Amino acid sequence: MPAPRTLRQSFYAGPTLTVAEALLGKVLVHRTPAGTASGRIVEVEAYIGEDDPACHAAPGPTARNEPLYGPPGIAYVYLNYGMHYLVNAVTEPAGSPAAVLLRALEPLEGLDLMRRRRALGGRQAPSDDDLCRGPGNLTRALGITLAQNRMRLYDSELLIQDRGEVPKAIVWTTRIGLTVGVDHQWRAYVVGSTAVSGRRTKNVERGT
DNA sequence: CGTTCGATGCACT
DNA sequence: GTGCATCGAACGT
Repeated sequence: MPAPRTLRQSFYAGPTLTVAEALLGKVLVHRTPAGTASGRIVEVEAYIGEDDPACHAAPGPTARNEPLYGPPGIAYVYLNYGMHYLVNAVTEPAGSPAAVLLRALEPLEGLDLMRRRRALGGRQAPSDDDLCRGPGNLTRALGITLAQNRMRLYDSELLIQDRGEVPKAIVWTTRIGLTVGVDHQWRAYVVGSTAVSGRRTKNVERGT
């Protein structure tokens, strides 16, 4: 296996769908005083521009969505449903608001740290496959909160690395959990990964 | 196995 | 006041 190489800022500057697909197989790493936790990205969704009604940029620039309008390679973290943090990688040049939502990881390092974080609040720690399954769960497992909002994914405690692994097969489907913008097939995942969110039996694997 | 529904905080109208 | 880029417990089949 090649040495881990942190993705450079230029990686994120391209078209969002291209970056989204390229992120599958890469490794999200969060280094904290409590330890390092990481996982292989196996599911993503693209949110592209003010014309995408599901994108946070749809209402135009606001205080919350400002990172989307900034330079690529920045983490955009926000609180969803009052209790879950969701993490995105900002894409495309500054002024073009778009990002890739990270929806699921296959845990690689810091499994015990992930279990402890997921078990907070008197819950029982889930199985390894479920530790980072779902966008709210992976941020919980990696300890990602608003404190990581706006961090540089190419130069900070929160990184994405290329470890030389390329998914054998990926699939594009409609995005999950939306009431608008349902027409776009902007969700991509690695075929066969047990960490992909959604009902396992409903992850129908059609050809690309 | 499946579906429904409450929790919970804040950005935005 | 309304509506979320969610999760998991509770309940029905």
